[in-house]
Amino acid sequence: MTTIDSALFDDLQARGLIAQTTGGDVLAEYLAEGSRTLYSGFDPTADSLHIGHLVPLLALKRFQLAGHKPVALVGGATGLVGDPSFKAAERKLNTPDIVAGWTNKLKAQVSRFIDFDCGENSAEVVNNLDWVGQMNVLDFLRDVGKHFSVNNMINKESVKQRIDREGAGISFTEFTYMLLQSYDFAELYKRYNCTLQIGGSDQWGNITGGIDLARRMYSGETYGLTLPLVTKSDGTKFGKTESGTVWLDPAKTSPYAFYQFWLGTADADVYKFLRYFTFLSLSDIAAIEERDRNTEGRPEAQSVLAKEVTRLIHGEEGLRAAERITEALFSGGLEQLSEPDLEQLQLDGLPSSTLVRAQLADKPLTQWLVDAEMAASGKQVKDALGRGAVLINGDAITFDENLDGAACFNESRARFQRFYIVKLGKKKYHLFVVE
RNA sequence: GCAGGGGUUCCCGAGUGGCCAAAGGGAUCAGACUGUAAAUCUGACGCGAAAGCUUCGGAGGUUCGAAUCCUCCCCCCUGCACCA
Repeated sequence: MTTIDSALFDDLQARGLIAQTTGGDVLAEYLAEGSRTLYSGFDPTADSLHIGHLVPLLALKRFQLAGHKPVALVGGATGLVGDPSFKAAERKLNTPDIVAGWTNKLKAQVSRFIDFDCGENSAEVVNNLDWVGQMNVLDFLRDVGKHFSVNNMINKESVKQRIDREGAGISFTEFTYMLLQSYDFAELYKRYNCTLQIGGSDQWGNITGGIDLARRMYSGETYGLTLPLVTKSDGTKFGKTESGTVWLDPAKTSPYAFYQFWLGTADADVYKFLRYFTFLSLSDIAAIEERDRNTEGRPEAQSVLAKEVTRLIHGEEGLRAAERITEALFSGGLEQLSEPDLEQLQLDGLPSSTLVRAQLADKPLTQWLVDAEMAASGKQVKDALGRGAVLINGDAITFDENLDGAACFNESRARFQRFYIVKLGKKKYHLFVVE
C-alpha cells in the first residue's frame, strides 16, 4: 500500500507552484485521502523539452513522491494540430513524420524523470495519437464535438486575443485543439481513472474543457491544477539566453552551459527558482536565504540552484563536468591548467574547435571567432576588441593583430603547443586546438 | 470573387521621392560599477578589418535618385458576396 504524503498540497502552495485549481479545498482533501492518478501533457513542438517544461515535469515527480501515480502524455496527436493558447499567431504545421520523431524523443526524455518501477504508483508514458489516431471525423464530431459550445470556446481567454486582434485570426484546426486535449483527459479518465490534470497556467482553458468533457461523457468527477508561468523580475522571458533556448537535451545545451544558465540567475529570482526547480525542502531554502542575507558579497543560492538542477537533468557526471569547467575558467587558474586538464575541459563539453595551423593566416580573428559561434557577427568581436575584451590565453588582442589570424594564434602564445583559450567578454570561453 | 486595410532591419513600430542602413522602444552583445547578480551609465546592434556591399513581401518599371510613385504577382486581416 502506497503511503500518501498529505502535506503535498500545502507544500506546493508554499512553493508558489499553484496558480489555479478547480475544486479548491475539495481537491486538497481529495489528494490527501488516497493515491490518485494525474497527468500532464507535453506536445512535440521540437526535438527536445526545454527548461520551460521543467515545472510541470518536476510537478509530476512531486506528486509521485507523495504517493500518486503520474501519467506523462506526449502529444503525438495534439502536436500535429498546434495549441493556440495565448499564441499570437497561427503556427505552421510540421509533417507527421517529424512530429512522430519528436514524440519518440520526448517520450525518452520525460521517462527519465519519473519512476516506472515503484509499485502501485509507477508512472506511465502515453501518446494521445494512440487513441486519436484511428478515430474518424464523424465519431469525433458526434461524440466529442457535440459536447462543446462554440459560444463558450470563443469566450476563453486563451483564444480571445486571436479572435479579437486585428491582423491575427485562428484556423479551425487550432480552434479544435481544445477538443483534442479535452478528449485526452476523458480518455485517460476512462483508461486509468485519471482524475487530475496539471499543466502551465496557459492550459487552464484546455484543462477545464477536459473536466467538462469527462463529466459529460462518463459522468466523471475530475480536477485541474495549473502551475505558474515562470517569470523573471526584470520582465524578460525566462529560459532564453543569447544563444537561444535552454534545452534539456545535452546535445543541444551542454551541461556546462546549462549549469551556467542557472548560475546567472538574478538575486530577485533565485529563491523562487529554488522553490520551483529543486526538491530542497522549504526550510532548507529559507535557511539559504537567511544565510545569504547575512553575508556580504556573493550569495550562495545561485550555486545551490545550479548544482541541484544540473544534477537533476544531467546526473552526477554532467554536474561534475560542468563544475570542473566552471572552476577552471572562473577561478582564475587558467595558467595552472595541465595538458590533461585542458584535454579534460574539451571532453567535459567546454565549447571547442580544432583549427589547422597552416590555415590560420587565411582569416582575421573576428572570422575565426564567428565561425566558432562565439559571436553572431564580426562586429561584435570588433566591439569587444576595441574594449580589450578579447583575450587569448590571457593576452588582450588588439585591432591590428585581429587581421592576422596566425599572429593571434602564434606558437609562443600556445599552451602545450596547441591549446588556446579564447575569452570574449566576461563569460564566453572557447577552447581552440590548433594542429 | 468584390471592397477596404496590411506585409519595414530579431520583435513591436515610425517612415509616403533625396538629409534612410532606415526614428523610437524592447531584446541582445561589449565596457564601467560589481558578486560570472540587479539597477545605473556608456558604446554597439544588416554584412564586412576596411574600401565597400546588400536590405524595407516578390518581380519589373518611372526617375538623376524609390522603403516611399506605377504595373503585375504572392501572403495576411476585415467585411460582403458566392455556396446553401
